[in-house]
Amino acid sequence: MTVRSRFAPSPTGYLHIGGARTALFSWLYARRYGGKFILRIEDTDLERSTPEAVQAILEGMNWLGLNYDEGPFYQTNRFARYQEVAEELVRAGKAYRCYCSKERLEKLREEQLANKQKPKYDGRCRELTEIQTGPSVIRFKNPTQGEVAFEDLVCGRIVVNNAELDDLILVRSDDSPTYNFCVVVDDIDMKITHVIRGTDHINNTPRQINLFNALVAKTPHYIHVPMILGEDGKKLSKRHGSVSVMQYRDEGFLPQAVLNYLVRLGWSHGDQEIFGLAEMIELFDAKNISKSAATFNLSKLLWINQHYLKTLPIEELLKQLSYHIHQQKLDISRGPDFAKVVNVLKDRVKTLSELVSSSRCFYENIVLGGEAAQKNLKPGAIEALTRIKTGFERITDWNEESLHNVLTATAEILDLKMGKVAQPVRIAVTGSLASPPLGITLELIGKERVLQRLEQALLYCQAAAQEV
RNA sequence: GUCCCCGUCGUCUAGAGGCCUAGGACAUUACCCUUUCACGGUAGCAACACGGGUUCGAAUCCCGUCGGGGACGCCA
Repeated sequence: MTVRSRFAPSPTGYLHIGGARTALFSWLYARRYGGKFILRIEDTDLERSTPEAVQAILEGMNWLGLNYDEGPFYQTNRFARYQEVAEELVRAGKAYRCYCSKERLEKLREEQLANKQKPKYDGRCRELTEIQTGPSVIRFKNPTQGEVAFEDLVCGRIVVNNAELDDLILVRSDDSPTYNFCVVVDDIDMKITHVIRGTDHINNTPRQINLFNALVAKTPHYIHVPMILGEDGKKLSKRHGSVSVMQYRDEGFLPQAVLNYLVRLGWSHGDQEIFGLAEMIELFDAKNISKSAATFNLSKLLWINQHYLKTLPIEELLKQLSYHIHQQKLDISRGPDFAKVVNVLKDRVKTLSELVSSSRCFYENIVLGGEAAQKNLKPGAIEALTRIKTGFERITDWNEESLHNVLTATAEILDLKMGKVAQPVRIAVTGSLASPPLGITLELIGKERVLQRLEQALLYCQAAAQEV
């Protein structure tokens, strides 16, 4: 049997982190067993589905690299099929028309809640024989006796009493089909073998199984993956702290890092933390999916992102970086080779966007100011800076080593600690307290710019002297 | 309220009756490295929700309590 798994989001918003994780697990499962991964857009909610959301989901999947073998299928294109199946069920006496008004249903619900009961449809139209007029829905005739049981590959055996279930609506009064119905029809038609979805769907599974039975179809295997909770411990949703995966791109995360973080949320392979895509596919096993919900933790994501920043080949980083260069409107055409800048910066940042903003001083003029300049570019620094500037002017072979030599020689002559000499220079040329080692920084910034900035710093020191 | 599920360091997790004075990772603390910031290295802090069983022996099995989450829509 070839595995056929699917990801079935509803396009009512962007692809968020929980959805992405479900998609990843489903994708991994198909890839692991050489099966097919199918994308299905569950857009039966005409009110809330939007084409923008569809695009956002597609974009998210694409960014993460979760490619699909079939689809995207749109449920709105299959309405005729659902209608046909619904009518078939009515004819077979497995479903029926219900004429109850929304008002009556609402009242019923309130009463049941007031009586501390589980709200359920009372089955008033279930045995209706005569055809009535007026708006109606089609309801499934759920078995009233016995129980439904299934073996979840993560949660184990789950048994629910049919008495807990009610007659769910298959087709609305406007003739549009509902979720629980479409999933089953589609999963049958698309020959889905493994349903991988969030645990929030576990309660729907028994009623869906009853539908499979009514349609005389074999049920798929179920893998319900635990929820991802927000930092507040509540279900992560669009309205609850969860952000679009695309926002992680914008904030400078690598897709590799997001995938790696996500795969470890609810799944493990011993103590291993780092998984490349190929490795995930090779090692993924439903047996190692955990049962309990996980809390999203940004600092670990940052750590993983940093890991990939440090270890990914420079070409790959450059590819990912181009988006941020564009976003931050950085012009790297005049200045050092960007790859060299990335090399010295990548060990000291956590995100791509941070890397780009840190590289600014290699390409653009800097403005001295703030506490860093005030504390370090004082009259006392004038002598060192002047000597260094003179020293730099004389350098014919502008490189890390010769620059470093000037720095150490100056510190020695003035009998100062290296830090005393280096910090003013650092601030003078980068405008910042933190930078890569000075030698390489100076080399990359280039002679012309360095001398110009030292001059600027000297002026700043002198201005400070005036004030005193 | 009813039903379903879950419960190991702050967080993600390892753990399938003795290997556990509970391991790893992130975060955090201290130190080392160091011209800054990082990186790296070393060490530290820190958990089996609670109570009963079962067993020679329980984080692991059973029951209860408590806690958390999810579901209960003409949403998906």
